[in-house]
Amino acid sequence: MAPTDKTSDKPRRRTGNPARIHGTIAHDLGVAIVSGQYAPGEILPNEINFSERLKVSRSAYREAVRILSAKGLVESRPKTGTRVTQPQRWNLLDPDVLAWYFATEPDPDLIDGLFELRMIIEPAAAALAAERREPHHLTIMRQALMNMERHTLNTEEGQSADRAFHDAVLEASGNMPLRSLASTIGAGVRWTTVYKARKDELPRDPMPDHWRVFDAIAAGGPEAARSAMAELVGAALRDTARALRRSQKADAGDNAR
Amino acid sequence: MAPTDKTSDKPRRRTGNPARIHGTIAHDLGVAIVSGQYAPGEILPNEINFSERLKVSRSAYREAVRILSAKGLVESRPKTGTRVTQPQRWNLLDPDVLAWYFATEPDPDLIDGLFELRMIIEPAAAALAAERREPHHLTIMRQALMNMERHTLNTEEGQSADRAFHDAVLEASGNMPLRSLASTIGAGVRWTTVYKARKDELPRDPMPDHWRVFDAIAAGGPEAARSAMAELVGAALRDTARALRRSQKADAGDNAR
DNA sequence: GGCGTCATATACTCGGACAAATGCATTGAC
DNA sequence: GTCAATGCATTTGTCCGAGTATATGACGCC
Repeated sequence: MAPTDKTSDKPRRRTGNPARIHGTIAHDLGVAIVSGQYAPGEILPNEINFSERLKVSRSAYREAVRILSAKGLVESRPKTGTRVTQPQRWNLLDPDVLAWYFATEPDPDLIDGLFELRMIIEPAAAALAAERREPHHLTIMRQALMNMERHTLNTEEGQSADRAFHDAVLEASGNMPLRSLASTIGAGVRWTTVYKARKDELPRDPMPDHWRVFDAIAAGGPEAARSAMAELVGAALRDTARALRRSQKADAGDNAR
Repeated sequence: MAPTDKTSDKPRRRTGNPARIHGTIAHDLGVAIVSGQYAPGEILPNEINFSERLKVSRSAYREAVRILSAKGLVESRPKTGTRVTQPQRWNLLDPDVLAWYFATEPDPDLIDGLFELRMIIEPAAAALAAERREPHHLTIMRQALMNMERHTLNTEEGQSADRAFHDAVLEASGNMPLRSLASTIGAGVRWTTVYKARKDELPRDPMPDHWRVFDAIAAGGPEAARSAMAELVGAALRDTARALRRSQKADAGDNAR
């Protein structure tokens, strides 16, 4: 809560853009809302006061609110003000909203939910991919797995290669709504590794599972692809659940943090 | 393309609010983009010209662009302008984006994709719901099915009861990301009935299938719920596919429209 | 030919003014 | 005393105009 002016590493678009004010305000407010600092139903201070307090113009603040409103986090009406909506109405599948959730330590329920979703989506997507994949999909998948193998999941490159592989499977499924879930699944994949990393050792070499999925998709076997992917995600789930229990136990010990 | 000033039945929020300018502009531009009137990669006219042409202030126009940008449809940068992004980056699961798709006759691929998604999601959600549903979930489902029975799918009330039932199943799954898919599934459900209605007769009484799903969830049988829901969605899929083929054949005949 | 500098077009930010809507209290009718 | 109509105050919505920051492409220099 220091009067920080350092933009720090907040939000910059993919292309290394400098952060715009409306974007940073939307980011900060978004994080504050999903982390519960503003309770659902609560009404934000009015535009004039709040924008002054945030040291930005009313226009910039309003654009930030438009962004939050577009993602379902708030709702504004004349006279009433801008109210935080109920969490059911939040656009959880929105990449930004999900990122805001993960900006602070996310709710374990959300982690569980994401894994459950992955267990539902990814095997089915792999089956579809086995039927519809084009040669270039296989090229991308193979490249991703090779990068993953070379850099390992301990590196940023390896983790992003992991996400690239899962993205490619969804892409190869040839289903538009499934492709839109890529960022959601990607967030799940990312946090799998994060949680795994909290354990001292990586409990299991992830590569064989991945190659099995790839082989099944390449061979055009939907059912083999489905079960291989189910195996892969299931293993990740078990590892993560173990790490999650452990870190919760640790938290119980030192609440100091 | 007439100089229409009649706001018609465009966008009003759930609560019967009067449409705000930034909302209508976002709606109109959003529809224009997803329907391909502005091609991906294309750059919109600059703020000053475009807002003048649309007869709105720059501020209102900018807020509209913020909304579109929040949903991934456009990306703006100084000097370059505001560019329509590639469809893969669009937030297809966003309720508004989906609604904008359906504002005009949507791409059959999208319809297919939504059904495929439903076939993946809903049986799994029904299975989870059978394990986790609380009494009040069952109350809501029963109420929805009774309304559906009373009003039939030929009425607005009946259709909304249908959506309410599917929503309740997702809600009862106790999985946050799944609940967020409610609007997506709901759009699929809605269009099922629309397409069905294009055929002269309703080909099959939907109620028995629905009650079977309900009974399985109420009895707490995950596998029974899964297969009952798969049956229900599968039947809807077959009916819709038939209607779709028929209407495509009709289109081939009269391209006049 | 490659690299740095500069001009320019564009979105971004700001401040201020007025309009419109809406919830609430006050008033009035019955 | 209850209820409806009405006026008021508060807040968001809309508009305008000016100045800033930034990215891109062109130009000139080495």
